Amino acid sequence: MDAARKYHHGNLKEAFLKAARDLLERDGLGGLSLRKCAEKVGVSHAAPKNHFGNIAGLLTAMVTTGYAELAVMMTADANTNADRKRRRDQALLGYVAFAQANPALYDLMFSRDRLVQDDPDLLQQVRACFVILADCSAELGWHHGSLDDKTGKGQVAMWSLVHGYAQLVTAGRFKKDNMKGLSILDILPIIEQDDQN
Amino acid sequence: MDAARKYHHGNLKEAFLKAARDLLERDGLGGLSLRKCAEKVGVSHAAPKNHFGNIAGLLTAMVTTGYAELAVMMTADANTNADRKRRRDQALLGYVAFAQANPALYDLMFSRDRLVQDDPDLLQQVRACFVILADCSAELGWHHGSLDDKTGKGQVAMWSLVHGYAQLVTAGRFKKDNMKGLSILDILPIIEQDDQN
DNA sequence: CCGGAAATATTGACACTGTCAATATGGGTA
DNA sequence: TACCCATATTGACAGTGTCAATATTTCCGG
Repeated sequence: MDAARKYHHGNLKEAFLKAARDLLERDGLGGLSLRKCAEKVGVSHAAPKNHFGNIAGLLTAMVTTGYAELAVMMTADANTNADRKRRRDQALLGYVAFAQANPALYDLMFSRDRLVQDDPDLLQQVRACFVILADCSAELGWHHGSLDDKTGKGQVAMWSLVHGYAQLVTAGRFKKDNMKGLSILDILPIIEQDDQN
Repeated sequence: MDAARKYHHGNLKEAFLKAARDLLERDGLGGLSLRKCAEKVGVSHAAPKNHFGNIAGLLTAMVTTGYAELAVMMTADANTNADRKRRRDQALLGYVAFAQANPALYDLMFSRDRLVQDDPDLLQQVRACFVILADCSAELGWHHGSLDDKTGKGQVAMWSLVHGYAQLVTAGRFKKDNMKGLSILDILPIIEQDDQN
């Protein structure tokens, strides 16, 4: 069966995802409900059940598309044969840009309660994003010679830094004057090796 | 009026906070409701209104106590005249330990939807925690001589790193074998200056 | 072409939620 | 004692997710 072909309404699944996305960014997670989505799309209140099962299924599907878009944002300018440093910077800037453009969705993407955590599609998209980040951190060295990237420290540090920065920025936690002008690239040099690049 | 003195029930406010805290960590944010709290405490379903106004008020009050506990966890072993490096390590370990001991509450503490963001008590406790973290990051230098801590880079980097690490750890995002054994102190050296300590 | 089967959507119902107005109850105090 | 006000209860309402039963449309084999 072709998912893009029309049954009664058309591809209601994508229509629901779009409506949910709009409601999420407009009214926040509290303003998002299955019934509002159904009304927005123009179908009955129980229509989502066939496509998503329950609201966790809808949120999970929406978050999955979010990770896909995040991966695109991180690799948008990577088609050119730019040097590795530029590609890494672009990935981090893209990561933060995505979070700032979709703050409510980004929050939901790291929620523990509302999602189906073991959804295969979700796990696949999450892994794809983390592979991109892992490649970035693999290019980084350590100024302490005793540290070895094979331990995973580089990946853990990179994910922690960029995720924490994105979450705190979108939450408005950096409001002091000396912090407002900073970007992820300003604090990135602290995990660069002295003699690299 | 003494808040600790009994009116009809006793200090119902603290009883509600305790009940809400229990429900939150037991059943997650989705399993927490005003009516369940009221039933758990043994009062009517509308009793919380007098003390918290609405559910956002209850969650905000609970989160505020969370930040107070976080500050305690970060400074628990600081009464001794330990050296600065040890106090800093203890603060970071305490921070992560708090997040791991109260994962659902920690998530809620960084939620944008459900809280009264401009609550004075909340802001005060948040600032107290961030002051402690700022002191930690102020002790850190930069291996790039051109960087200056007065820019706020150190504070931004420290908060981003420890918050991102805490959130990702409690979310179970570090599952690969080479990552499971790492702690915040393992990845901390990357923001230490070469010639420090 | 057509008739059953399966996918898709609707209707109605239910328990649960937060919130509010109206009312009741009790303690502090003059 | 008598009043006032903080505190708590009751009852109601709109909104929510979810489910069973039913209806409608599409698909596919004969």
